[in-house]
Amino acid sequence: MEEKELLSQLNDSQRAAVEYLDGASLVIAGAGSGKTRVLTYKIAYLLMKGYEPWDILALTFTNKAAKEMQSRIGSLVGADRARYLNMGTFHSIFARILRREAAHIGYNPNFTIYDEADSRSLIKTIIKELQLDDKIYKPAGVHSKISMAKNHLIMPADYALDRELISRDIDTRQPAISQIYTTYQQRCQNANAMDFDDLLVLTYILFREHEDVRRKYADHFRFILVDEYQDTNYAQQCIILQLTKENPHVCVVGDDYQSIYGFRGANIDNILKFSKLYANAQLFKLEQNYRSTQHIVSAANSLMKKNERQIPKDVFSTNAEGEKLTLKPAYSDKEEAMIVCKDIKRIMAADHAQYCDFAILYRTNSQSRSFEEEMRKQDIPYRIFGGLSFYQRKEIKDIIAYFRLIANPNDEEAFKRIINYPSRGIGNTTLAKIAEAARKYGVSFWDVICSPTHFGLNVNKGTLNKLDVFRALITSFMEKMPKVDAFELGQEIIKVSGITADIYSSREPEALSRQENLEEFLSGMQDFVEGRREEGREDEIFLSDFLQDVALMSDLDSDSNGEDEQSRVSLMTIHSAKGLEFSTVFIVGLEENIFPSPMAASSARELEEERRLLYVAITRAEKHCILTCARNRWRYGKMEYDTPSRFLRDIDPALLNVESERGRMDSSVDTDYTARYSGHTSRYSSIYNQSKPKEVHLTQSHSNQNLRRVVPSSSAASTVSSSMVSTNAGNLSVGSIIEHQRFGIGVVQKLEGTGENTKATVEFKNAGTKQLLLKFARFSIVG
DNA sequence: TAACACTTGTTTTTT
DNA sequence: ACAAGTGTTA
Repeated sequence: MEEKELLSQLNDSQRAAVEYLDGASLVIAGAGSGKTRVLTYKIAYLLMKGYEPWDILALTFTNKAAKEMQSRIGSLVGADRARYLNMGTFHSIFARILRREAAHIGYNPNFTIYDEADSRSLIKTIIKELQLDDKIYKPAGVHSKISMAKNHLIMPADYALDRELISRDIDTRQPAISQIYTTYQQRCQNANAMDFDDLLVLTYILFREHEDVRRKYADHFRFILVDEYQDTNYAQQCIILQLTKENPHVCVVGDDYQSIYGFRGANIDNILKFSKLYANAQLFKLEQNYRSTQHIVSAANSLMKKNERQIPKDVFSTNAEGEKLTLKPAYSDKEEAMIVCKDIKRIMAADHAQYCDFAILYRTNSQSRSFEEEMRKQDIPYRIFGGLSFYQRKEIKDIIAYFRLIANPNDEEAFKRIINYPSRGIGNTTLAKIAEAARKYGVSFWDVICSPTHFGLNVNKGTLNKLDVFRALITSFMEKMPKVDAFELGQEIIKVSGITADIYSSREPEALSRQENLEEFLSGMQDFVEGRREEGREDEIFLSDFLQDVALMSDLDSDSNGEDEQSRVSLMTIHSAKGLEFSTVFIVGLEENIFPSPMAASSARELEEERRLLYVAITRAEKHCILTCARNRWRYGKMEYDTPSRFLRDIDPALLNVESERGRMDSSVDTDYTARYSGHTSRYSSIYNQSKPKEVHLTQSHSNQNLRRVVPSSSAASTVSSSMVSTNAGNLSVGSIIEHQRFGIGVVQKLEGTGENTKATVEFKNAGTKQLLLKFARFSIVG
């Protein structure tokens, strides 16, 4: 594409933002104003202006956003150029840099990335070791304090000296936080492990302590772009500044209205004060919304008038006026789901829409249940995003722990996880002794079991022997690692360690789906192996790289674009809906104590963030935006009663229809729903007091069980792959034409082995010749 | 050490 | 309601 043509596809303000390359710039992009378009076009424009793809660093909030943007740029400038862009999340890009520069900061390149669960588990152990009251010190709470400190680049030593923090900890009766933090950090380093926040903090320290390294990267990244800047934290801001201080070749894009990650340390001030940080920063505002109808945009604007802290802007739409927002109050969570399902069917018929045009957005993941249940009942296909991700399932975490220990034997959390899984008779007593010896000598658990006598491990002969068997097992895996590929090793691990035996002998109903999940995991691993082989990057830290991808991957990122994924209703939290758009959006559970969350209702600042969250939700909608609330809701095992959300009153009443519970549309003049709802004498309460809680409860739990068994939620892919295998593997012969999920069309050249272990050599049209294990390969037979 | 019953808190969002 | 954690027994 020509430069001229490229620019002609943008409106005036978009074009101005794209063309400005002289210094720092801040693009305030209202919802639906073509923010991604500006970013992608700007990168394409840079490439036309003589920048090379590897000169450009583009940081996004999710892996998915990075992937999408990369493919969009690919279609503008060609995929072969786009693939060399440095594009990814802060966390993944910096993890890569840290691996390369690990030696400078006292780590090995094969460091582990601790996830939230690992961090909490470690903190829990520390709390116990320090003999602190675990009623007062909750691992999650402690970790969030540590995390906040890290996001502000406050190191343990700084923390101990920070009077404000210390006095705050004393107020919450947790004076030992500082000590826990110090220990935690030490233990992470001893284990050669970093938590999510360390990926930022240590990058910052790396650049601060090693000017030559900083210089190298500052020169290397000739242009830096940051997406979703409103969700960056202080540490991220500082790193960007480190890379751009001599040469402010940086463009940040964001929308303060959509800053919704304050709880995670994101600082809305970053965007509000960008111009103070970069003296001559240019400000561009994108205010035309191309996504939504006028009514939706106006309603969203009216809501935001209630917030104080913001960059004033005037988002407008020239689309059709559209219909007003509609509030549909329900008696119960169950009826709320019924109302939504009914509306989906109604709008589908009226608009000739597909299921994928609909999204149901909620504040908390737990709200998905009633909808799942109702949609199953009504045969409406749906897909749930978020929640327990594939990689957080027990069986997956177990196999990953094996790999982690192989890649980094000092990884204590992995060690603890698998030392007795599958059961090998090494219990807590023994583990405690190992821990004690490890502390005493300042070595890792692994070191202790490698030379137990040397570290004075006081256990009986039998236990000693069991430990040595485990050591030998892991050692044998480590020795195999460089020789066989990771996928083969994975197969060996599950077989030799006894995981297979454990799972296959289990008679629990979930055992089958666990088997499938393991297969799915190994198959994903094979894809990764093959992908790497193509790129000729099969180096020693290969395994660490794979584990890193897995650790930084959220469920949202695993793109399931299978045919049947195409037409499903999406269910997700508002947070995960950021950046997406749907023709029809249902925002459900608009009640006090849910939305705003009771955790946030105490401070004005947090309340404003909740309001922005509703703004984000509303602006996901293109044509229809339907709000619901329920009078009664089944929560914490009992029925709860809540009034409609205060935010409903923040929306201009002229833009909000309120439907009566009877299903008749009241005129929009009726804004008295709040009062009506809080009254206890109304005719509705009598209906509700005919106590059906028990019934409700029974149906709920019953169908939930069915649901679990039939659909291993969100991993539809695993069901697909296993069914394909069983039907296809037998029919395959030399000469068959297959379509592989990853490699495309290919012809079978050779078949080796029998039954489940058949290996096929396939020559692919576009991907060359590959060997596939039929058991795991994802393909279908075409001819 | 492992299996079981009983108690407890949990529900805000996620890289 | 549920999962995770605790304590009791074999």
